[in-house]
Amino acid sequence: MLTKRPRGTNDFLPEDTVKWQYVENMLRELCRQFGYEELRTPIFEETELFLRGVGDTTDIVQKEMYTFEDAGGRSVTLRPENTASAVRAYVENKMFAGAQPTKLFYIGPMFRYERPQAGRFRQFHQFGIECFGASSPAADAEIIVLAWEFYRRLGLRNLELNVNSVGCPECRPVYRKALQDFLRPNLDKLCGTCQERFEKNPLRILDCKNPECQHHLVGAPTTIDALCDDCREHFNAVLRHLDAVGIPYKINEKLVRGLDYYTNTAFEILLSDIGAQSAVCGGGRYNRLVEEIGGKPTPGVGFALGMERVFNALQAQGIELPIKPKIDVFVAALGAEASDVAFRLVTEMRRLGLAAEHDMMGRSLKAQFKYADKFNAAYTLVVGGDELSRGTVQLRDMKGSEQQEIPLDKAAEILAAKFAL
RNA sequence: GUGGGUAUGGCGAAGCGGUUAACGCACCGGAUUGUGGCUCCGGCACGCAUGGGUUCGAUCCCCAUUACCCACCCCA
Repeated sequence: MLTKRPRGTNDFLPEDTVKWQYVENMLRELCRQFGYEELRTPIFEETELFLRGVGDTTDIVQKEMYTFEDAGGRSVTLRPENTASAVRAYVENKMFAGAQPTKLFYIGPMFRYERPQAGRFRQFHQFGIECFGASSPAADAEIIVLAWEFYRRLGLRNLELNVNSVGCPECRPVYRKALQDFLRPNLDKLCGTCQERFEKNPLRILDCKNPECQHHLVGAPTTIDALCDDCREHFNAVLRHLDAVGIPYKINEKLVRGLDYYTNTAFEILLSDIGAQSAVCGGGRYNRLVEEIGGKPTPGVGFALGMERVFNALQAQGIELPIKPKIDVFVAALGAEASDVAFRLVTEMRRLGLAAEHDMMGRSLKAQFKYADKFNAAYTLVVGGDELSRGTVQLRDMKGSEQQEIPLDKAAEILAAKFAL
């Protein structure tokens, strides 16, 4: 099928891309205000980067990666997320040598081989930020504030922020063992995947959706109870910062992120009214990742949010984005000579910054007006034989229907003035 | 990887065994000579995802295939 796009991918048409551009511009301005600068990494990386960075026990690595061998025999993989690449770029480009922290954002396509459904695609788009070098809880809080502020500016409602702490290399092994000890007597009653997780990644059992597994978790020790003093203080400080700026949260001690690199803070922002894929944003702290990938021990925090899910949510909540009209001024022409004038006029107005359009389909004057009206042109100029002989054009205000005759050679600047250009 | 649902013009959607496949939207054109939004008129599927089968006859029944959607798993 030549005329069929690959499964799980989307064509974004002009009616969509105007919205994407609006949201992207909002994100860029938000990042400027928060001090995050754009990083662009390759769409594909050496496969090994994701094996190490994302974690080889994760579903992403085990079954969702687009991996192939290139003509040089290297195994490369389409990026399933951007954090591993950001860390790689941070180390490779020695960004640690500058003033810290290094605050970066990215936006672009990611690839995961999954069965598509509402809010989930094989090529999807993420916006995310990473902050390297700062171990302060203020960094954890800052990224959460940025995410929250983004959704607030869009006007989205019913957002729920869940936070948790999964501890550090000191206290996590202790907790891990405590959880295993708690579950061991009922190990054979857990679901198959949880039995596998028991040794490799027991924390993942906490957020298993299986009711039977959840039943056997009742009374289980929580990650928060097991935190060491430093981690507890860090977690409390993050919460204090959130309190200080009025961001509501829910402590969810079963929140464990699906990527292996997280330490301490983990958080998720959920939005219930967009179907089953309700996580619109997820992130946390990853103090061991830079080291894992071969850099010097460097703390980091970050999050990613799904762009498609943002638009899902906007639609579900009936939020209209303020998109500029497609046409400011339409120039209607009668006859060949007038068409030539219209072309010059349109060009002149475009050079002054207006969105100007004229007919290239040989439409009747009436049809030209219909066209201008359809795209909400604020004004229409009419160029006809009579006007040409007088060196004028008709200026029609499409809202009030008032019309006046103005000099042709002043038309462009008169229109530009109306738009305060 | 597993389960469920749906496939009719650019979009939405009737028809559910029988002469010319409703209707709405969109698009294009027109309603006296050069002017939009409202109204009216006209145009726009030789075909009902594809391939088989049942039948005198199928868009309507059966089977298969494919695609899309939704859900599980997991995640953004």
